[in-house]
Amino acid sequence: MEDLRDDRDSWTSENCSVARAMDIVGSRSTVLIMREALLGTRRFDDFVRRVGVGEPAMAARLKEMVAAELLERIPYREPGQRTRHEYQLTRKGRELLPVITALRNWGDTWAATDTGPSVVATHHDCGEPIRAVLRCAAGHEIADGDIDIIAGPGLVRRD
Amino acid sequence: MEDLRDDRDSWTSENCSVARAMDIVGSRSTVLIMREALLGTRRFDDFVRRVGVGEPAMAARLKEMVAAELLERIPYREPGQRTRHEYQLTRKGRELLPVITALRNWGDTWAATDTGPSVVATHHDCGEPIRAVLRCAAGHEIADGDIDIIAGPGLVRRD
DNA sequence: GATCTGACTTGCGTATGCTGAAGTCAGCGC
DNA sequence: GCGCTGACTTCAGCATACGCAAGTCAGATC
Repeated sequence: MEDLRDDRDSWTSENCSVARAMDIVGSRSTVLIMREALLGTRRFDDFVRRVGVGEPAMAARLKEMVAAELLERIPYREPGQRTRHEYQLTRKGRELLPVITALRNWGDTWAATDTGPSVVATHHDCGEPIRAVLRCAAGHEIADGDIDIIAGPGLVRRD
Repeated sequence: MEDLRDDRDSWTSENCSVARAMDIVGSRSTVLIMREALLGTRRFDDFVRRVGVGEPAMAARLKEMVAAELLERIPYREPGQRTRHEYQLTRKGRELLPVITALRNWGDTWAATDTGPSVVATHHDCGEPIRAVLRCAAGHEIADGDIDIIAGPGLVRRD
């Protein structure tokens, strides 16, 4: 099985999942909104306050994210209040958790303040801290350098 | 052990590792350069061609990334050529692999084309595909919802 | 010493993102 | 039917990011 890194110019990066993912979640504010959504935030003004971006920017981002199906705009009603809308994570949005977790792990290690991390995600059952790690489908943990890059069905080769 | 999501307004998001990570690797082109660097690309014109951004943007990004210590600018010399510089990943940069992998996994699933993924990372020893997954320090795999968010030493509480 | 090439830099025009301040709008409580 | 409030929208104005085209520069080759 040929490793694609050995002849990087024989194939192109059009049809790259990383690039398409970045087109959807590539901006700082989108990621911070996802951080908050994964922490349970659902209402417009909470997002504005907790993420620290202005209302116009927030309205634009949320609209984009609903269009991208990361969030769903759902009507709700508290007793004695009128109907409002909240932004709930879709499955597509919730599955960004490994990305946000990997980013938080990296930030804790490489962009830390001297006070240490502000929050830690722990396993509910055992209390141990959670990290994003690389694992293969056979269950092996992957060390740096144990990786091959092989062609998928969507690879675009150059002649 | 209190879950911080239960009273989200009792603490702030200043000192957030996700935000600091995004300040460093938050732009689309930075991520795509990291993708290429992790695939082995090291030279300026290869980055330009493979990432698909213009030379001015690439020069600016690479300079930033060297300043951020994701890459190191190293002189090298091919026989019969003059001395040039290449951009090598630092440890700090290499450790972004879980982030890029998580992003690629997500893109493969949620932003796929009908042709399927272009490349697949596999475990060198067993050939099985690699994914970024969540795991706790005790080795348990984390399912959605098995997570607590607890205070770290750097948490900033609101009075 | 003229030429070539890889690695940039400079200049310009466009597009996107964000902020702050102010305005709108839909209901519900009164 | 008036006011209040949460959830936005509208309107400048500024800052970055990017693309394209052209220019520069250092050092090996000839």
